[in-house]
Amino acid sequence: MKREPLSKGETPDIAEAVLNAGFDISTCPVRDVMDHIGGKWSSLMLLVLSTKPHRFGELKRAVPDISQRMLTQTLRDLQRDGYISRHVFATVPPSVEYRLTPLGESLMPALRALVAWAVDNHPRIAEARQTFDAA
Amino acid sequence: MKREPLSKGETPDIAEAVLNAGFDISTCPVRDVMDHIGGKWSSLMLLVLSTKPHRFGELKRAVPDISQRMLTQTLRDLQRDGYISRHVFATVPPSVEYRLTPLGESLMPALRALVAWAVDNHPRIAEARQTFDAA
DNA sequence: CAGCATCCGTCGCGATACTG
DNA sequence: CAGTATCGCGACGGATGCTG
Repeated sequence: MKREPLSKGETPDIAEAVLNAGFDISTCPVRDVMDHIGGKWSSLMLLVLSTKPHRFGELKRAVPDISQRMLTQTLRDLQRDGYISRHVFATVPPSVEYRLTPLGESLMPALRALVAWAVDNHPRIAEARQTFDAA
Repeated sequence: MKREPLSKGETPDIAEAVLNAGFDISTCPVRDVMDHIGGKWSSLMLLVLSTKPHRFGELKRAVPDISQRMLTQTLRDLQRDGYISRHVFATVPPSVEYRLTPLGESLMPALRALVAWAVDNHPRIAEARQTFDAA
């Protein structure tokens, strides 16, 4: 999900609301992060890679319902943002290993916290959704 | 971003990787949560509402660059998932107040943790991106 | 094995106009 | 004030086929 830089116009209320939340409205790092780990496969990739380095084929087998296209693209995006690193071994046949960078590692606690919350509360969400749709 | 339920097929590696991360692969609450708070405006709405209840117009003024359509839709989605509640006051002119539910409140710590991480690290991400694009 | 290239459908999101 | 309805674009993402 590509997004434009936030408008830098006057935003009196948000300035207060969001500064309380602890970030600068003009650059909004939250969106910057959310946009990328919010993709369909990104967070899953990070979680898988957080256990140990994986090769391309291993990742494909680990997440069977991802297409090759999306696997490549997701890995590229994560690499571009510095979450993971890519190591090519000039063997025959060639092999490529992906692993979390220190930056990627540093994200994991917050990500795991979100995972934990999701696990704990997704029954409540499902229930809320059902109630809402019934009405 | 609509997503199908995860495949329930055999996923030996992910089963291990992801169970370590602490969630069930067959339902994957992470995606369920990420898909919705990963939207362009959702997290921002939650952050704004976490400071205090807001009326529709206040939210629009708080986030000037959101379209009316997306504001309504985002609020509906968050309400549907039980994050926020909607209170109509039959005054003239009519007014509607939105506020976080206890469920929504319970999400905030994890969300704020992610925000904090984003604030701390988005310079590193920007740098990584620049380095990557240069090559 | 680890990819890149191409075609193509779906949907998130914005702009605009209208209503109780 | 607080919405709903309609239109259109572009990004996301799946399927298939080709390469070093």
